[in-house]
Amino acid sequence: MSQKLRADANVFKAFSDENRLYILSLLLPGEQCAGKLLSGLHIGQSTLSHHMKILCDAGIVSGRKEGKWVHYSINQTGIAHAEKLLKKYTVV
Amino acid sequence: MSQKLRADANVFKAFSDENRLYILSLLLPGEQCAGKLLSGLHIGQSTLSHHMKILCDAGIVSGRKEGKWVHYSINQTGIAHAEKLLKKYTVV
DNA sequence: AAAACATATTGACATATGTCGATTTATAGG
DNA sequence: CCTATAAATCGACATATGTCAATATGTTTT
Repeated sequence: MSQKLRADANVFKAFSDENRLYILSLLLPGEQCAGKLLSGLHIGQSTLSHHMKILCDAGIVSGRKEGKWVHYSINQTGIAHAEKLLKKYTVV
Repeated sequence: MSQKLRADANVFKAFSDENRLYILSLLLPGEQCAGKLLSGLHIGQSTLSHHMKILCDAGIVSGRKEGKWVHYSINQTGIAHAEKLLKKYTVV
């Protein structure tokens, strides 16, 4: 029960950082590899990797490895889940 | 622009704590005063006050003062805004 | 005016989070 | 193989966050 609350909170936590929101906006037009994302941000490579892990763990983003590159994209299933959660705590 | 990102992130931040999610679930059936909320939680009075401030500042919850009591309720306008934000960062 | 009660504010503290630089791991090409 | 490149992991650090106890503020009742 409190375990469930924690999991739900983690989904919202993934959305609660400026850089992660900006990363999502970069992914809106479609799949992007990490390097491309990095060039659009003012953070180090390791920091980006950290943010991508948080987004992936929350199910919001998916990573597709292709050779040396990882292509990230918004995971619509995860988004649907997030929308469901928002309603769960705000709509009777 | 980065100012906007920060404001948006703050809305999600308000949802990203277990106790605040639980508070929202307590408010789902309708308006509740602080004391009533407190009795349903395992946190101190000052901590509750702190959480209510975060929820109110984010526009998610409204407080209506009546004598000594403050009656809190979910602010549907704020919720609509949160839903809009979620879409803003996840839907083309 | 005083006492009682509900809530907010303050100050202190431990833990969580975001950040970086350095290193490691994994893959591709010469 | 060796080197170069992309991304992940690690260790360290500063700041943010959640928590509490104590105190302050505001309101009602006596």
